[in-house]
Amino acid sequence: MSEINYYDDTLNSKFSNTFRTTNLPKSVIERVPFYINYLDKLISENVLSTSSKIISTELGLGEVQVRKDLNLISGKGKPKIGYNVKELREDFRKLVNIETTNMIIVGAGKIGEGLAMYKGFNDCGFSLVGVFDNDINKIGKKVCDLKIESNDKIQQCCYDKKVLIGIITVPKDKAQEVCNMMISYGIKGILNFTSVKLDVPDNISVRNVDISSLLTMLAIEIKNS
Amino acid sequence: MSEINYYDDTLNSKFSNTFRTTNLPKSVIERVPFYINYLDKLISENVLSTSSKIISTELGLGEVQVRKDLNLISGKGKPKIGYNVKELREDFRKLVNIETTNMIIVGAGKIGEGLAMYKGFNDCGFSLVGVFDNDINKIGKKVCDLKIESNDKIQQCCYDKKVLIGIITVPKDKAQEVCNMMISYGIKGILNFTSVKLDVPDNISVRNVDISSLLTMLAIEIKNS
DNA sequence: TAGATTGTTAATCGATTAACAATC
DNA sequence: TAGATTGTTAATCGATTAACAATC
Repeated sequence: MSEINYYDDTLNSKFSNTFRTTNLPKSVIERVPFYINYLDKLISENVLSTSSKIISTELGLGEVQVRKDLNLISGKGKPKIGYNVKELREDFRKLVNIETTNMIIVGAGKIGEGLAMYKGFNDCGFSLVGVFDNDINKIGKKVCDLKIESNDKIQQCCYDKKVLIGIITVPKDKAQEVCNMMISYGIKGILNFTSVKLDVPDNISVRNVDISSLLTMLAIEIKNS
Repeated sequence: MSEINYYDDTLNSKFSNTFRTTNLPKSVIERVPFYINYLDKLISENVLSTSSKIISTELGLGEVQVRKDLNLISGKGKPKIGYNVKELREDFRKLVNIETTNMIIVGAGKIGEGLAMYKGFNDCGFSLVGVFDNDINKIGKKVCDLKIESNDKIQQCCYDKKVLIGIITVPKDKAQEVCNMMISYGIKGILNFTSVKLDVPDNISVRNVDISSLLTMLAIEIKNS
């Protein structure tokens, strides 16, 4: 019932070099980065194959859970053998990549600038193509190879570069406004560094990274342990 | 069965100015910052009382869910009336605060420095008391009122200031090592900005904020929508 | 009073885990 | 073959939602 049949059983099912995905549950999506990270480590160590068991102990997850996740995402495991590392990594790549995903940052405060200077995401298929802020003192200033531009340039940039992801690092009273702007310019995913619970349509994804909120959660856990 | 009785029914139960908490489920903990944020907004607008219904529509949560959460955390709701905003806020404060929680940052790269300069968490009862890095070019440099110190000063700082939270912003191959160090110096909660899945004992809380991972999750959701 | 709001008990839903049948 | 690994079906667990009884 809750299982979806990803094959068309009525025809010549199991064409095996097609990977399968539709609407991965949110819980699975949150484990994907750990799998990718681990597979990249194996590749850098020239390990050729792995198994659900190995991955589960290495990542501290349930063995059946890993088996189900990998089956959902790749489905190319072989009994008695396991998974080919490169093949599995490739299926994860297909899951994530559209091509390189262009991003912008709106809000060039301390956090925004710190993020802009951070290079880590280039390795993962993301490219920062614009940094925006309305503060006159910041406009024109260079962050890495990008010049900070005023917010009225956001629209142009989004259209020209087909920007899909927007990072919001403005003060919280401007967050919803910037969010609406991003959505109207075609952005589909938002990384929200403010404490505001953004109001967005169903087809827009939001991930919140509010440092104060995370610290609050840690404090609660610390206190009750 | 899954409900715990927070009162001692055998005695003169319901001493009503005691707030109740023990082992809040993780799902509830993750909603706490939203409640706090909303309550602070009400206070700034001089709103005196509120109800589960209002909060649920305002935060986009289920009404019963809010009622259960508030009952668990405060339990001072009155039928036909709702909750007194200040009283409720106070119970949330008790839930979170031990007093001011001291924190350190290890790793003064772009992100670490950006975080160190960010002032937002001071308002929420957290205080940054140290920034550390082993890079000779960074040691001695000032970030806000703090001087960046070498990692061998971490221990002293943790002991002197009773540091409870550690923020890890080092390169990923040093993450576990720094984490172990923090734990051995008495830190109980870790905010991990690397992509490494940290291995910690049961009594230590970890929250991960890996930007690349979050972007990966967004990309998957965007692609399948 | 009737309506609004509370808290609780029971039902539902979704995700994880356990048990098992199949096999490069 | 026996043992290891796969994927799946069924059971369990936990969190959310629905229904309801109580009442500043």
